[in-house]
Amino acid sequence: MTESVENYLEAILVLGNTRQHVRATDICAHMGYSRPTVSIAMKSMRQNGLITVDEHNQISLTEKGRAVAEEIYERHMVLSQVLMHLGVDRETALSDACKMEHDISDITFSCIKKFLEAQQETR
Amino acid sequence: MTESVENYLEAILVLGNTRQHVRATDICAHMGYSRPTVSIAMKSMRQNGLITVDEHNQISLTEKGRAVAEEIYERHMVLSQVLMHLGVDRETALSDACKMEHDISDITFSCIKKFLEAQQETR
DNA sequence: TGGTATTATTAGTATAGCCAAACAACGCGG
DNA sequence: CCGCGTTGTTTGGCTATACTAATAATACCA
Repeated sequence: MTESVENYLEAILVLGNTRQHVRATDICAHMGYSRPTVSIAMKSMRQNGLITVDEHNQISLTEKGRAVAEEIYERHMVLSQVLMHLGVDRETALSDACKMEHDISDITFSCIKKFLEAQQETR
Repeated sequence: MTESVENYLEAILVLGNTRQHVRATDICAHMGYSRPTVSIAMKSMRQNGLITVDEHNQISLTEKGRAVAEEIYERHMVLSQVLMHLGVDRETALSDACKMEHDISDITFSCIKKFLEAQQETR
C-alpha cells in the first residue's frame, strides 16, 4: 500500500460523503492530477481489489478499500487536530497531517491519539 | 531538497561525529544502500554544492550541506523525544521521527518543539 | 441523427530512487 | 613489484508516480 494509493482511497471516501457518485474526474479536481494519472491509478486499484467501477464509471470502495480509507482518514483527522492543539494553523495542520498520516507506525499513531483524547477530556 | 538527500546529509553528519573520515562505504553500511546508489547520490550532492570529496575519497559537508544536515538532525532529535514522551518506545520513535522530519513544515516543527520544551520545564 | 462536450484510456516521456553486474583504480602485503 | 582485496564508478534495469498528446467512448442536445 503506497502513499499515493492511500491518498486516492481517502479522496474517494471524502468525495463520497459530499456527492452521490464519485468519478475519476472528481478525483482529478480534488487532487489536482491529470485524468490519465487518475485513470491509471484507478485501473491498478481496481486490479488490486480496492475499488469497483460500474458501467457509468462510478467508483466505489470495496470493503478492503474502505477499511484502508477510513484508517487513513482517521489518522488525518487525529493528526491535524493534535497539530492545531499545539498551535498550528488549520491549513498547515491539514497539509502536514496529510503527509504524516502515511509515515507513522500504528504504535506512534495510537500514542498520539491517546494524547489527543487526554487533552480533550481536560478541556 | 529531497527526502533522500536530507537523509544522506544527516548520515554524513552523524558518521562524522563518531569517526575521523566519512567515505561512501561508511554511508552504505549505515544506510543499507548499495555502493552504486550511494556513489550516484554523492555525485549529485557534490554537483549541488552540499558536500566535497577529497583525493582520499573522504566526504565533508559544505557550509550549505551542514546547515541542512543540522536542521534535519535537530528535527530527528526533537521529534523522537516528543514521541517517547507520548509513550512510544525508543526504536519506533527514532524510526518514525526519521520519516516525519521530512514531512512537516517549519510552522509545525516549531510548535512541536515548543511543546517539548514546555513539557521539559514542568518535569 | 449527427455534432459537441465530457470523460476515460492509451502511448509515450520524465524524474527519483533503488538494484546488480561489471569494470576501474588504489593500496597493502608477501 | 605484482596480485588481491577494498572501494568507487559506469551501465543498464526496475518501480512508482507524475505529465502531455492523442484517441476512444459516451452522453446529451438540437
